[in-house]
Amino acid sequence: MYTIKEVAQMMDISEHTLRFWAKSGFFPFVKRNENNIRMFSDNDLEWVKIVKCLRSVGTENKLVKRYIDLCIVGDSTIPERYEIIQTTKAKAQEQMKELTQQLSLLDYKEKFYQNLIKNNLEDSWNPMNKMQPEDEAV
Amino acid sequence: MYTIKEVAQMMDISEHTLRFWAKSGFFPFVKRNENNIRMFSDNDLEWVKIVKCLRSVGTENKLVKRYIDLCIVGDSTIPERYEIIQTTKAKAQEQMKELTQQLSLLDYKEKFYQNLIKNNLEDSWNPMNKMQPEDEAV
DNA sequence: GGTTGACTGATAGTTACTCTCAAGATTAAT
DNA sequence: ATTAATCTTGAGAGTAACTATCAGTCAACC
Repeated sequence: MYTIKEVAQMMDISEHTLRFWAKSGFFPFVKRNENNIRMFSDNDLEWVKIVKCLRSVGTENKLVKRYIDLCIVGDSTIPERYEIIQTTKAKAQEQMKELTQQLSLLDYKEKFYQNLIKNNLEDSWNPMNKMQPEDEAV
Repeated sequence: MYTIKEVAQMMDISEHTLRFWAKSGFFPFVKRNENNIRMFSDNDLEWVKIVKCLRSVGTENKLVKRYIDLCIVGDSTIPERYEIIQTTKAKAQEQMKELTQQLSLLDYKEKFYQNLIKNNLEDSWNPMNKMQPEDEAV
């Protein structure tokens, strides 16, 4: 059993956020000890993990809550839960594509600056005026 | 030359966000026409692109502004700009790793639900109690 | 027995949008 | 020529999701 602090360290999520999530109803299953302290079981960590997963892909908190609530209801909600997972996965794949593109732009920029520094070249940018994307583009 | 609406469509960013970015000083170079309407040149789009890139990786607005300002100053700021790009790239790579992991979890979940639906299996989850991660884990 | 440290809930503050709206200009239709 | 529809603008309010601050509780150690 883990305290909120331990969970925060293990899952790399701030205590604040975990409490915020708890207050948002994301962990209705986490028990408290005799001092009203939240004690997370190993199994609870799996729930934290899925919440983190959904959130990290940008699923809004309202939908995360919906998913949790559906799990509690039971079998009859499997189709809706499946749909949520599918939608989330599609979104994640979209993000992957976007991220790949942005990475290649960053890579280009990195090399551009490396060249500029290595060769002690001029930064061919005339403020507000005739900057050329292929020369500098920022 | 493009209006803010056209830029919004081309770059897949809302007009609202573009105005917000403009107000934040991200586009100090964009000219206005005689009616005070912003007119983006093709070159300006390159700037929008790099702002979008930085933001999509989670670079905070303050740093984006810093980067833009450095570009305006000129050559002497190349090392700091290079550093910003490097840091951003490293962050993007980190995100890529994270996203890959989350995708594999989502993939697992997807298959899990597919099985559940295909075989009309029971959802072996006893609310608040003995849920097993490997059986359901949400 | 007093201080330390972890926990609690309540509440205020922050970031980055996101939306609403009134005012001014342009085009299209009456 | 006037009206209506459409677009743009800035100002400002609203929202989501944290993030930080604070006062208060409680067990544990010196």
